[in-house]
Amino acid sequence: MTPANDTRERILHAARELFHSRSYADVGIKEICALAKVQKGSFYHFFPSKRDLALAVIDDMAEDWARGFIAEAFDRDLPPLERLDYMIDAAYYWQKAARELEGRMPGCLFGNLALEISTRDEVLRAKLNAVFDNAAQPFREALEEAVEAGQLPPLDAEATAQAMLAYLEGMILLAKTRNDPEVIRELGPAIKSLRIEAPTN
Amino acid sequence: MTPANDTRERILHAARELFHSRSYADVGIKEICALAKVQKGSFYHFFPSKRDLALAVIDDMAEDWARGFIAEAFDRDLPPLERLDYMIDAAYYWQKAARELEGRMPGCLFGNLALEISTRDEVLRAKLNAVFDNAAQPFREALEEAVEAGQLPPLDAEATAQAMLAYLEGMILLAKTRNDPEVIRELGPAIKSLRIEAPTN
DNA sequence: AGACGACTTGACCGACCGGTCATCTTGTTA
DNA sequence: TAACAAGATGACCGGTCGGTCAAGTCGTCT
Repeated sequence: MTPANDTRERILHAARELFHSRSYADVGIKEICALAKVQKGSFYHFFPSKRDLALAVIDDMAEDWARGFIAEAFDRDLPPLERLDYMIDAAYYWQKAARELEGRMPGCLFGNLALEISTRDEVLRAKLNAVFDNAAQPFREALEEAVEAGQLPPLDAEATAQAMLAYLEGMILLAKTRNDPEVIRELGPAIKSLRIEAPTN
Repeated sequence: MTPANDTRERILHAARELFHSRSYADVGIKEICALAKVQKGSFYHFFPSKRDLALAVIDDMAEDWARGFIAEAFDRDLPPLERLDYMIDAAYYWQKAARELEGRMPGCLFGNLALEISTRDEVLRAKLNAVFDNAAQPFREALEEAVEAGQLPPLDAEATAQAMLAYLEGMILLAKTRNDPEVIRELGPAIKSLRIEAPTN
């Protein structure tokens, strides 16, 4: 029964936006507070430190991601290999829209944060690692289904899923560096050619 | 005839090391000077700003990279597809060595910098983009040779080269996030399965 | 009514940031 | 040897950083 108490969420939302479009180190708490229209003292009422904010932002974004982007693209009613196309498409349109809005391709928040801080903060690194592990799951499911349906030869679904995730992140990295979302469209379809053979038992 | 004037190089070397193992924003000029055993004023005698230092570091590393790592792995006397294996191997051992030395996987300096600052500094972004463009070239040559030798079906060599570079960067990103260079070894071989078909004319 | 806890406010803190500068040393040239 | 410029020195600058805190506001419960 706390009416109109969306302060925490406003902070979270502002921080996510700023971290995504710039970087962790480059965005100060002052700026986050300004965007969230919150006073600094209030900020520290909800988050003990900037690092804890980052943890919360990752959780928040991961949840939104899983419910939105991922759930939509990896719809179980879709043929398994089509899900990959959907996913590439979704990534492309998302980055394109962001680029048109802000002038720059923000890339993947998780990838950005991972490269920026995973050498410096073990807890954040572990959290981002868990996000990637979860992100690989729907790839794996799709691959297993495709193999079962005979659409793909037998393969190491877990490893191939990770390879596909790696490829996705790499494409986004290159696209961001070129500031051109078209890279995703051009390179995207090749994700289906990635294959790691099943270990011989 | 400037004897023992290695100050600039000491700065460059220290900055490269620190930027690589941490990040651009997280490393201060004071720390770079301390590692390089140079006074702050001396630093600004050689570099007008931190940003200009970053530009120089990228150039410096790109050159070393092209002469070392790349030149070795993409030796033209090697069969084209073997070059890819060599490259993966080299990346693996390099990251592994760094991890054993420092306890953390530093990843790829260019990838790290690209995700951290390419939304904030257009010049740095363009420079990193050029580095990636150059890095894709040996991939492309190897692919063209492989196609010509009949080891691969016809394909879009330029696009596939970019896809491979993206995959390499993505693998390193994932490996860094897991702080485990073995990821490169496990996922690496799949780079050869990447394929983008030649545009139908 | 009154007390309590959740939340807000904005001034404040020490530390550190990138960058400046006057001054000094030193090797080279004329 | 005198002059000069490249380079080295470290104190110093304004600004910003993450974070603290005492003082308040306000809705809820007894």
